[in-house]
Amino acid sequence: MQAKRNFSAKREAIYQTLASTKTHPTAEWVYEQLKPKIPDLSLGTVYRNISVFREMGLAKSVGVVNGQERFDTDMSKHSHFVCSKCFKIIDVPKGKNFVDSNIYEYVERECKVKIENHSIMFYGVCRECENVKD
Amino acid sequence: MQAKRNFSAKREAIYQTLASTKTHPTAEWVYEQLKPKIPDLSLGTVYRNISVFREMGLAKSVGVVNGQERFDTDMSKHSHFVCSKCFKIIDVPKGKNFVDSNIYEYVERECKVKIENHSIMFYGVCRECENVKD
DNA sequence: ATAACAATTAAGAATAGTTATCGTTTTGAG
DNA sequence: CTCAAAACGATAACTATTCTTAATTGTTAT
Repeated sequence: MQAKRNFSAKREAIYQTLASTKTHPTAEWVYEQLKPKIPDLSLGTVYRNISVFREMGLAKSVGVVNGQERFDTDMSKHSHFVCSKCFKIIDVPKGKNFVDSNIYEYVERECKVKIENHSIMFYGVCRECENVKD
Repeated sequence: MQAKRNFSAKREAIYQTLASTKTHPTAEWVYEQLKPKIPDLSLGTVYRNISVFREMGLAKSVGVVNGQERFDTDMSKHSHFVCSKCFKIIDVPKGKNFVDSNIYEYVERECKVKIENHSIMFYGVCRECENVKD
């Protein structure tokens, strides 16, 4: 009778690594972090387990940036900023209503659709990249 | 000294095809549309020219949906709805302010970044898919 | 313990989308 | 028309991701 999950060692390690950062990493980054500690880990296992986490509602995709999918274990509704130069993704703190409450209604009526959720992405340049000459 | 653009026949055809639809097509879709009319067209040419259009500011990427990049020649600021079942992308009519005017300021301060633009994506199910049993 | 069965895994092959290369052809300015 | 630059087709290369298979590990019942 355990309400808690009981992951295999590797699955647990993959989840912990994914959850340990706010950088919204790629599958490959997770793989590279763990490979030294778990030499017999394969990239396919990382991909497969991230899919498992997604199905379980423990992780989600933040989108494809520069050709690679980025993941997040923070399942709360929040927006992201993407730096166009270094492709860093930064969480936008909650605490402000970004879209008016009647927007869903408006879009559903105009587009004749049923909206389940939405995402806002801000694009620009982060502070570090701003201070770098090209 | 010509202010007007003077595309090659193929480039023009690719642009026209891309611009002829509001479905936000993939490169492959454009290729399939033109292939019967232009049998010696290659998919690489479509990709190459879409890149050219992007550099010229004549087209942009709407994002990667179901693993394929989707393009749009409507360069005006507008949002999109993506159907999670059929991956149709629908333009959201402008005419409503989706984000409060002071949002940029807030995000720039909180995230310490410089925002250049943003995009809002709505996800859900379109009317056609809603009426289909799984 | 052990047998039976299920879940997880590694490895790498396979796939799919996209980009790069490289001779060849087309284009258009002079 | 001439000729260099631009664009092209074909295909190889590349990258991210998924799939397959067989082996390993974990679990449960006996």
